[in-house]
Amino acid sequence: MTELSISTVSRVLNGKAKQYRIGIKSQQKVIEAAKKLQYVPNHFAANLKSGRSGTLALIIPSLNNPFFANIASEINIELRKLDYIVIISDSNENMETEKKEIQQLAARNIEGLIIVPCGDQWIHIKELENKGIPVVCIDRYFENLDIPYVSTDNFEGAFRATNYLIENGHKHIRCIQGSQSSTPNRLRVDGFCDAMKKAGLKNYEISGNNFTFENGYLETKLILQKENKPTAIFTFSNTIAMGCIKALREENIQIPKDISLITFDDHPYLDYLSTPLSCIAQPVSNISKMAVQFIYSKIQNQQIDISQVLLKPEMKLRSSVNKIN
Amino acid sequence: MTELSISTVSRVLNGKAKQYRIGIKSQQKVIEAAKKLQYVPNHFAANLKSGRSGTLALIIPSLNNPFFANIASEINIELRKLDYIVIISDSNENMETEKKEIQQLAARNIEGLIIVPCGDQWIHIKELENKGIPVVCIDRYFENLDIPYVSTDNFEGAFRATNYLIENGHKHIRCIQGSQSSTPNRLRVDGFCDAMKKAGLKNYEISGNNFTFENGYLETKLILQKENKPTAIFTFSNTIAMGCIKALREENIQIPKDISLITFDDHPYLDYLSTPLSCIAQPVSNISKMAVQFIYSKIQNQQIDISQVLLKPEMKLRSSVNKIN
DNA sequence: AAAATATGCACAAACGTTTGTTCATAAAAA
DNA sequence: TTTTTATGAACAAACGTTTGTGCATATTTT
Repeated sequence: MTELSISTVSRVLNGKAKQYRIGIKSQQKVIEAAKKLQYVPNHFAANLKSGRSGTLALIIPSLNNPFFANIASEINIELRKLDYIVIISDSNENMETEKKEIQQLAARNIEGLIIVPCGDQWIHIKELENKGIPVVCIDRYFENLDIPYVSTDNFEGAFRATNYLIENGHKHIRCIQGSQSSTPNRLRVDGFCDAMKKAGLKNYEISGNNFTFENGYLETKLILQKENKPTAIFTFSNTIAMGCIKALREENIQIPKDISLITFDDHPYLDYLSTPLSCIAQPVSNISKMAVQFIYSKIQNQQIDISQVLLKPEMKLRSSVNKIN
Repeated sequence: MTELSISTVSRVLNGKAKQYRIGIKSQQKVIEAAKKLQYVPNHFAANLKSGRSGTLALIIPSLNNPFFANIASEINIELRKLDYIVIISDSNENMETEKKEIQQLAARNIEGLIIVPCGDQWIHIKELENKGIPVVCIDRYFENLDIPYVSTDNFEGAFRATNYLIENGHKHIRCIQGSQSSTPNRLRVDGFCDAMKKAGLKNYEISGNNFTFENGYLETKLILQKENKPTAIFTFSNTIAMGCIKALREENIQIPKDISLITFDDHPYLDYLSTPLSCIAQPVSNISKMAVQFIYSKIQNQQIDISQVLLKPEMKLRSSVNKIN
C-alpha cells in the first residue's frame, strides 16, 4: 500500500521517525495509509517484543462497596490519561482469590499493580514486586514493609471522631470495627482508645470483625441486648454504618436522640439519610491520584524519596451526634 | 530442566496432552518442573499465536454510579468464573471517549464487548462487531439494530410506577427524565405517558435531559418555581432522585407529605433515607448474568435464538408516595 | 573530483508461545 | 520374522510487531 517496509511503518507510528531519520514524505504516506486502513497495531505482538504491556492492574476487595468503586473510578480515569489500560479485579475480600488474581495478572505482564490488600498476608504481593513489577498499596497496607502506600491517617481520623463524641458529652461509647488484620483498622482502634484514655474514659468496648453490612447489623443487635446501652456508636466503615442503622431502626432507636452515630467513610447518600450522618471522610480522590503518581514514577524507574503517605481525613459534621448533659 | 521440547511443555500445560499423546511420565515431569520454576506462560506470546486473548471488555458510562458499579461487579465476577479477564472502561457519558475506548480495546484483541452505550450513535459499535468481535448491549441499547441486548422492560416499569401514583390519587405528576437519546429513557417516557393517557390525565409534563445528580437538582428547582406544583415526581434514575431530594429539602418540601416521589433504580441506601424511597428496581444481577451468557455463547459461535431480552422490573414500595384525596 | 559525512530506508532477528507435521521407536498383527 | 499400527515427542513455521544494523544515495567538506 505504502510501498514502505514494515519497520518504517512501525517507527513512524511509534513516533520514532526522527530517531531513525525517516523522511517527512514517508511519514505522511504512512500516517495517511494508517488512517485509510484504520490500522490498529496488535498489542500482543508489540508487547511481546517490547515487554511493555501498557496495562496496569487494580485489585480491590469489592466493587460493590461505594468507597472502593469510587477509588476504582478515580484510578481508572487517571490511568487512562497516561494511556494505560487497567484491569480491575475484585478479590471479594478473599485471600485465596487475591492470590489467584495476582498470579493471573502476572501472566499478563502487567506493568504495575495498585492493590487494596484484603488480608494480613503479603508474601504473594512481595513476590510480585520482586519480579520487578511495581506495587502500590492503597487504603490498606503493611507497616514495616517497604512497599509504597497511600492511605488515610486513620489514627487521626479515629482520634478526632472520638474526641468529637467526647466533646459532646459522650462517656459510654461503643466501636464496631472491621477486619482486625488490616492496618487501618488497627490504627483506628488505637486512635479511638487513645482519645478515650486521654479523656480518662474507661467505659468503652470494641467489637466486630469485618467491614460488612452484616457485621454492623449483628454487632449493633448485640450491643442493644445489653442492659447498659452506650450513648454513641462509632462505626469503622460505611458498610458497617448501614448495618448499624438497620439494626437501630428495627429496635426503634432514634439517631441521635437515643444513640449518636459517627462513621468512617463518606458518601453522597449520607446527607439524605433520615438523620444525616456525620463521618470521617477519606480523601479518596487524592489517595487515588497519589497512588497513580507513585506507580507511574516507579514504572519509569524514577526514585521517589517518600513513598509511604498518610493523607489527612476530613470530619464532616452532619446531625447524627447529640450533645448530651 | 525437563529435557523435553518446548512444544511438549506447551501441550501438557494446555491440557492437550492426550490429543497429542504425551506420555504420563513426561506430563508429570513437565508439571513438576513448572511448579518448581513457578512458570507462568506469557500471555502475549500465547495470544499472538492463538488469537485468543482471554480478555473481554466492559464499557459503562460511570463507575461512580452505583447502578453501573453494581453491574460491573456482577459481570466481573461472572466472567472470572469463565476464566476471562475483564477490562472495565468508563466512558464518562462521553461519546468521544467511548469511541476512543473501543478503538483501544480493539487493538488489545478483546474477544468480546459488553457495553452500556452512552449515546445514540452506534456505528463504531457495529464496526467492532463487523470485525467479528461479539458485542452485547446492556441497560441501554438500540432497537432495530441486530446487536443482542439485555435490559429492563422500561416501558412496563414506568407504566407501573405511574399507575401506582395514579392509584394513590395523584393527578398532577412531573417526570424528570435522563438522556433523551437513550432507548430506555424513551420507553420510560412512553410508559409514563401511556399510563397517564389511559387514566385520562392530562396534567403532566416531562423535563430534564441527563441521568445526573445536577439534572435532578436543577429540574426540581425549576418545578418548584412554578405556581402550580405537582403532587408527585417520578425520577428516571437514582442519581436524578438524589438531586431531586436535595432540591426538595432545600425548599423545605416534605416527602411524601407535600410531594410524593418515586424513582427508577434501587439501592440499599434508599431504605435508610429520611423517607425511604419507593422505586422500580431493575434486575441487575439477572441482566448481568444473561449478558455474560450471551457474550459467552457468541464467543463460542453458538447460535442463540433470542438475543434481545427485556427483563421485568420489580416495584419496591417504601414510603415516599402519599395517598391523597 | 575525491573523500567524508548525513540522510533515508530495508533487512532480518527476536519476543515466547501454539500447532501441523514428521520421525523414531515400541507394540501388535500378519 | 516382517509388516502394520500405535505411541511418544521433537522440529519448525508462524503470530505481528520492535529494533539493531547495514546498505545505498544524497549532500557536504576538503
